[in-house]
Amino acid sequence: MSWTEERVETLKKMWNEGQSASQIAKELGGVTRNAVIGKVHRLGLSNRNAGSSPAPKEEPKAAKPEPVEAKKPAPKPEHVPEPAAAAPAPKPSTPARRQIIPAGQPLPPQPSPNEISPEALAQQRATEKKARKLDLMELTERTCKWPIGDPATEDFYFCGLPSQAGKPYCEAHVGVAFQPMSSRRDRRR
DNA sequence: CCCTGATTCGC
DNA sequence: GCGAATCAGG
Repeated sequence: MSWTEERVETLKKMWNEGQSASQIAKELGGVTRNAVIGKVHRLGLSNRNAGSSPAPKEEPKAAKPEPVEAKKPAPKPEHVPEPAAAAPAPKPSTPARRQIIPAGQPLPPQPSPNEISPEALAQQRATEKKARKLDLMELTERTCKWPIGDPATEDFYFCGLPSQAGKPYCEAHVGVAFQPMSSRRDRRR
């Protein structure tokens, strides 16, 4: 495989979308993530800098994704969402659990607009947009198993983004899944 | 262990 | 230019 215009275009697009090198590699096929990263560097877009920051100090580690910002309305009750069985056990190989959901009253795991960290909530929305929309069968031990949509309809899928070691969810969803009970978590990076 | 991007360097 | 191997983190 060679870097045709088309492939490079896809590469650029995905990279700018924030997709990881490995995901891009999978998408393109025939290349490894190393190849992708190598190309990214050669293209000079390791990180989008319009060459206008003569200050070689401090790292701009902020502002990330979408401008979408939802303002939570009323501080309703505080019913912990609990997306799924929040079992810390990384061995539940039977997610094919049929939930008894009375048709007409869905919304099983979807975290209710609670007192969830606004950031986490916003990031969750943004993440859903980027979700890989995996089928149940496509989930692996390392893909985010956060359910999106209504399980009773066809418009249902799993996040599927890469989850970190051990955790059943991706970074963004771990954030909303495991609420610290009270007080939000300090975020740094 | 899984993953991420960054860099090197022989091809 | 390419990308496997390697490095340096999370």
